[in-house]
Amino acid sequence: MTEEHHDLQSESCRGVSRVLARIGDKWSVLIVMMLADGPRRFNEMKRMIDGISQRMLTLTLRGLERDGLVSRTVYPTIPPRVDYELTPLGHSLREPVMALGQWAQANLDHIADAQARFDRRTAAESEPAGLRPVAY
Amino acid sequence: MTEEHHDLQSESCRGVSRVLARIGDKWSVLIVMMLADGPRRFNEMKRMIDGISQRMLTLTLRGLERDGLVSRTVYPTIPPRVDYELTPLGHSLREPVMALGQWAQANLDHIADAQARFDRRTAAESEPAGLRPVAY
DNA sequence: CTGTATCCTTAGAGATACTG
DNA sequence: CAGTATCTCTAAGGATACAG
Repeated sequence: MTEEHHDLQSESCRGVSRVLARIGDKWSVLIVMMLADGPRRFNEMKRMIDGISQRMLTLTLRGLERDGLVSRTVYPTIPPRVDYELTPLGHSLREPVMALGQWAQANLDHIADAQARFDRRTAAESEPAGLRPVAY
Repeated sequence: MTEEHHDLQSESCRGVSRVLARIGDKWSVLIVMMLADGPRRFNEMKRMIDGISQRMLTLTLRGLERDGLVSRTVYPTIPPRVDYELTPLGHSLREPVMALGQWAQANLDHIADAQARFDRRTAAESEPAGLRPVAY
């Protein structure tokens, strides 16, 4: 960069967008966080996450594996056993993600308030004729 | 928390998921970053972002406004002028987001490599019969 | 200039059944 | 147990036209 001009399309902004496209989906962060303190098996994760479908667990894990955030180890036993574990890269991602989590924690109420105020404001706009409630 | 047990469904993890659902979409982070150094007008942003549709710019800005991250100021002139600006809350979000951005910057190559290796590995699996390339 | 409204096409995601 | 294969539904997002 030769100037103060922040080019939104290149460099770091592209990077954030790409990472967000990866971990911004419905399950990735949950999975990364779950693997924080050690390897887990497939069905173990499926039970822990509550609401995730087998399909989405597979797809999400494949995606994370492809990006090098998670490693997959197959034990050729019967019945088969597969362990998923965070790679060093995956672990390193936890820091910025947890920073975001703490921001979320700290501001959840603030955001809820803002939403409530916004909704009241916009509701008021669609009913600008005095303060009376609509009486059918 | 009374124990070492990390409940994935409650507390901070819920928070991260909700924030990610908000800023994890295609445009929000880009917009927050663009507003970093001051207010911008609607069309100004539309030109800067490249590829965003008028519809999505409106929707994304409404979402950010609803959550209290962005403020919207209308100047009732002709032609109309509307300024969007980060609220203090919006500014505070920039820190964890930029942390994520720096992680992305630092690991883009690493990730690209992992993807390439993964793709080669999986391509190899679907063609396990020797090393010869498929010759039509 | 700053939006809405509408239509349309995909990508995300759940449910279910089946396989090694 | 750990997946894959389909089918289906919905929501996200783009294109375009119109309005204040």
